[in-house]
Amino acid sequence: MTKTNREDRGATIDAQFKALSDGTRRALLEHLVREGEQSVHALTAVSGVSQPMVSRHMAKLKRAELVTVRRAGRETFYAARAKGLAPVVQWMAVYGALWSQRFTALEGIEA
Amino acid sequence: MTKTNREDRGATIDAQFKALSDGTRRALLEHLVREGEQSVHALTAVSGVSQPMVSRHMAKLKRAELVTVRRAGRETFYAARAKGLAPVVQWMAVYGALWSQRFTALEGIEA
DNA sequence: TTCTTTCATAATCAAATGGTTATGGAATGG
DNA sequence: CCATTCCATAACCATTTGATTATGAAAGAA
Repeated sequence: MTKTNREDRGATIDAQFKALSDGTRRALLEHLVREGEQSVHALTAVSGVSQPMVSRHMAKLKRAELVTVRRAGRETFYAARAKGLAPVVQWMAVYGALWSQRFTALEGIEA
Repeated sequence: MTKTNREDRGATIDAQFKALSDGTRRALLEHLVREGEQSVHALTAVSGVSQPMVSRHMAKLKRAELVTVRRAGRETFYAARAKGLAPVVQWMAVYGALWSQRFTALEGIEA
């Protein structure tokens, strides 16, 4: 009864880990999680890198389905995507459970 | 008293995400988790890549503190390291929690 | 309309990365 | 002693990647 199909999950797991493997991208994502939806302009001000780089980082996060996009006029707002971490959490649940129990309490596993 | 200072953790989290961002490395790690301690020779037979590549992948996993090494004669045995995933789990716990917290009220909105 | 703001894309570059083959050092076995 | 097995490192190559500046489209302001 879950909405996410297997192929989708398998395909995105690599993209997600790759997306999360860069510090700048994680910082951007963390900012979105903490502060909520943000424009590229706002993200640029915070990120310490150029605006084009922010655009490219966000594009990668979007491909990894970790953020959603909302365009309003000339602005583009990005937000952390609900359940975006599910594939990674899933992987952790399967392969990480042997190493650490703590995170099994995390929600979003839905399997 | 120096269990895990913040810099250490910050450095490790990046190394860990990077280590996990490669499919071959994840496969090797998954194999260790499922089958237990394995020699480089055995890992090479399973990995589909050359022996030197396995050595390099394992070195990276070791730097990320995701595996431990045990040398016995001319063989080198690697094993998934207990609590190795802790930093990543920590990150997931912190941001995953904020994540779901932020979105619990918005279920069903995403397209 | 004209100027300005916001953003994405293209061109470019240096560095990192994943892969290979070649090599050499230690153990093990004849 | 000599050959073999196991592993790590070096040398090398192609691709990816993080970053920059330059450019242009589109929306808003004047």
